Amino acid sequence: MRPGIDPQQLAAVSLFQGLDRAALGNVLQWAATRKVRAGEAIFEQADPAETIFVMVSGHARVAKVGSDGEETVMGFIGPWEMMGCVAVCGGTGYPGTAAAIEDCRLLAWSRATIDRLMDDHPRIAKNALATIAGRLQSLQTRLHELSNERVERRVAHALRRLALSMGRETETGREIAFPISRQDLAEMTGTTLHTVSRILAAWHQQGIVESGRQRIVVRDPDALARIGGGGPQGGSHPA
Amino acid sequence: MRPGIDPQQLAAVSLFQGLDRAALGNVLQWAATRKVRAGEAIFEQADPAETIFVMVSGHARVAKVGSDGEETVMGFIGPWEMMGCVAVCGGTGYPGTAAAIEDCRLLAWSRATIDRLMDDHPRIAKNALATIAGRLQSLQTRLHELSNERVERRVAHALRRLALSMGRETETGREIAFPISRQDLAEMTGTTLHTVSRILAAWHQQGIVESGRQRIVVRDPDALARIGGGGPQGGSHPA
DNA sequence: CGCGCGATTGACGCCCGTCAACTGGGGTGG
DNA sequence: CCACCCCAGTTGACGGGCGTCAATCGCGCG
Repeated sequence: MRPGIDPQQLAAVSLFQGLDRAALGNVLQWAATRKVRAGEAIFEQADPAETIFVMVSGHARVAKVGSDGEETVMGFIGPWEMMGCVAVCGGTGYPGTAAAIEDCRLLAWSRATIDRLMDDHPRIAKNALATIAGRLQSLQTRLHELSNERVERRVAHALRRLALSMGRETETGREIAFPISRQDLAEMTGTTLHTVSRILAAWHQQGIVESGRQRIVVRDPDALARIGGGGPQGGSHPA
Repeated sequence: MRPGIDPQQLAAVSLFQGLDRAALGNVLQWAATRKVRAGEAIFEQADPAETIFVMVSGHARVAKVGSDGEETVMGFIGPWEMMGCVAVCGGTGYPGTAAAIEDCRLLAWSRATIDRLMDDHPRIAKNALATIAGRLQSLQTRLHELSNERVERRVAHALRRLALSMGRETETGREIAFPISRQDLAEMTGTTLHTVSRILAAWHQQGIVESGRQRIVVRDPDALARIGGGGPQGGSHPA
């Protein structure tokens, strides 16, 4: 058994949902552990995908870089979330680069090990299918938003989802549980850090958010849900 | 056996790749056939996903509609391509509405049947995983493009991919093999039909495309690949 | 031949990307 | 312990890309 990790904790990982204690113990036995310091890469875009990771503690940022160096943030990974599963299952390279935001502890399984675990525990294969399907649907939603909504609304939705899924409750509101910059938020929503900065400043005046260096606290998530939905998008002509 | 369909043809479907003749026959025996007239819906967004479809002949358009009625085209489906696989595997509702562009013939399997077929032929489950993973990666690419590229380049890429994957060779170039409007192209790329129309007009002058009512012929796919990559995106200040 | 839907084209101006300059706070080295 | 520095953030000015409105055209079908 791995030091400091209880097999039961693995039940929180979507890939291992519904497995019994013995199976979880088996899964954990085949895991390697890995530590990564803040700022270092966990895997690089286009590397052949040989390893699936589960975050134990810390947070990572997964981003795709284009030919010009522009980055698109595909998502953030928190404790008991998975990385690399799509690439390993699909037999391709990693779709982006994962970098540790804070010091991270990870569990890692090789592709061969995962294949064997899937054979021994068919439930894992079904979980993989459901997990990937869910991720695909949320990507479709993101695509739709990016196509049809204004910047402010996109940022509002992205921030709200972050606060709900990766927020920690504080006395003033839900705080994003890891250091996140304006640039990160911009790369999630297809805009620039300048625009994000202006938007956050406006929200601050309205008392919706509190924010500082790499820190955002959402005071009123419901207000975020309503933003940008007020009027029709077009307001060009006077009469 | 279904009239007019050879089991071997199913080998062209990604879900059934690598199955032997007997297995393909088995798969085909469990299929229902369905015909849909041009313009009719094959499934509706948010309906519980109970059926997987394979297109035999014709083309369909899968689109997600938002609360305001704006649509985003998720993709087009041609012969021997699959629809509904993600929703059925993920146990959710269909992510969009599929409508027949032309008269279509389809094969259909219920969720229960697919589950059983997956148990009998594990290869199908692996194929499903690989197919969904591939689709997810192409969605990630689309998201990246939508975030970082200008309209003209996005349209160029979308049109090029359509011409390559669903084009038919003619004497003047590759023609998109089904009726497609400016609006469709706009909803694929997050822009408006007006902008698409202007872009196609410009390309026509350069001899890159030929186009008419619901018809587009790409004369020079390579030119499309180069479009918009020329200069830096920012050209605002004089000195 | 008439009707309707898809396409075209011009005018206008807003959203937001781009450039530029400045501020401030926290970590590091002396 | 202080000073420096660098990185993240802020804010103003500017203008271009493209969304929006409006009007007209024309192919194809009934």
